[in-house]
Amino acid sequence: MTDNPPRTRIQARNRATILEAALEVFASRGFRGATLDRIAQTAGLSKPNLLYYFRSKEALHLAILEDLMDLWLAPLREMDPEGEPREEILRYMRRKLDMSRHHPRESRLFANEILQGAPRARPVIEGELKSLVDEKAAVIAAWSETGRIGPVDPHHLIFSVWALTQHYADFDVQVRTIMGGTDPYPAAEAWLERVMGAVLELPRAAP
Amino acid sequence: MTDNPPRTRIQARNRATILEAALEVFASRGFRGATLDRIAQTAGLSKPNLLYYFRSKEALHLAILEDLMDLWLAPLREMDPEGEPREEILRYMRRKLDMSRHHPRESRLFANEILQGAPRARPVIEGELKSLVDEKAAVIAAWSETGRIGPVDPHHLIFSVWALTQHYADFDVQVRTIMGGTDPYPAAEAWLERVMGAVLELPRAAP
DNA sequence: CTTCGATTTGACCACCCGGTAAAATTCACG
DNA sequence: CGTGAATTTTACCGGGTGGTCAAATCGAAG
Repeated sequence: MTDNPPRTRIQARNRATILEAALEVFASRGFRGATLDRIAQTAGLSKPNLLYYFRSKEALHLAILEDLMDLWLAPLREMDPEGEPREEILRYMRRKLDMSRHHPRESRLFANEILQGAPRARPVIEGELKSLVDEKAAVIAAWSETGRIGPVDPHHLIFSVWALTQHYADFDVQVRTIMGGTDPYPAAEAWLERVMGAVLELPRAAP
Repeated sequence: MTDNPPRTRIQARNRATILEAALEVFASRGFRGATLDRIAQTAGLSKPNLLYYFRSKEALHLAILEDLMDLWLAPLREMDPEGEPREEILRYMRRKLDMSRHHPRESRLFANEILQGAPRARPVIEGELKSLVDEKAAVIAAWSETGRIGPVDPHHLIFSVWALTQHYADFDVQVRTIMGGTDPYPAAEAWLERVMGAVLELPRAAP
């Protein structure tokens, strides 16, 4: 069946293979653009065999989304309220940029989902994601209010980190076309450090 | 036929109605998720009648893309090499944010297209868009090198403007969920001015 | 009011896609 | 090996989708 804990090694292997193939296909074609045939083919299985492991296309997509959440939220989770504020935020940004670099499919899958109005991810966004963001926004607000970083809008600061980093995964084609095919990440990392650094700077003393 | 210049007023009116409906549907469901039936229904026409004005789904999507390009590139086009650098860049950012606010469907249509690897927009990106970006990047580079703004990477600065502003249209659902339903744009505008201002600032003199 | 091209419609089709049923095969274990 | 459960395959649907076609209707110019 499609029970959560895989009972046999065959099930463990095949579920993993399918999830990998589905990530690939969902990320590159979107939910409606992806076909079970193509996912099955990518996974090296027949379509009915795929449906033996996942009840439906919906269920498969949902399973991926669940698997992804931990990976996706890890960088923000790791932001330490006890750490040095500027370093914590820069580190968060770097971790998110690494995510774009090393997990672009996950980023695009998410982007696809949100773009369509989050028909399947809405519960996760309203629950887990929102509460984590609110929690960390409070941390950032405290840092800002005690003058350890410049004055920032915590929520919009987080949005900015998302936007700036995920852009390199989601709009990869555009970025690479404009950059002429060279790997954009080294320059992107230096640039984003520069941007975040400037934003977190304490205000210049009035002359 | 599907000739470019509409011959009759009926043609002009119906083509416009169809393009409007198609923008709505393509933006909210993606290319493959959109159906001709739904577009026709939204436009108040029958499907064969729609296909009387546009040869195919592809052709319709392409027509929208072409129509969109001017609107889409206008803010960057308006960036004036003779203007005051800081003001020009801030103005560009504001115009792009207005685009997200007032034309979110256009933004999402583009995002969808790029996410899927730009199967239909590639020529436009490689041509018109790239050359415009390169041209304006050179302008920004000159401003930076003559010390009229802080040291910036022109291409990545432009990417950042895109990322930061389009995020509010493309990830609207997520943003509004986290912000609790209040209009995010006023705060976003203030925040982005703050961010861009900080980035363009000339470096603090070494003590 | 006629006429002819422009527009609209209804009927239709071939294909694709998600999903099912049941038989066939493979696997683990005694 | 034998056996029952787990896995895989073959054959098949029903609905939806992009697109066609010929007939019907409309509209403007004479």
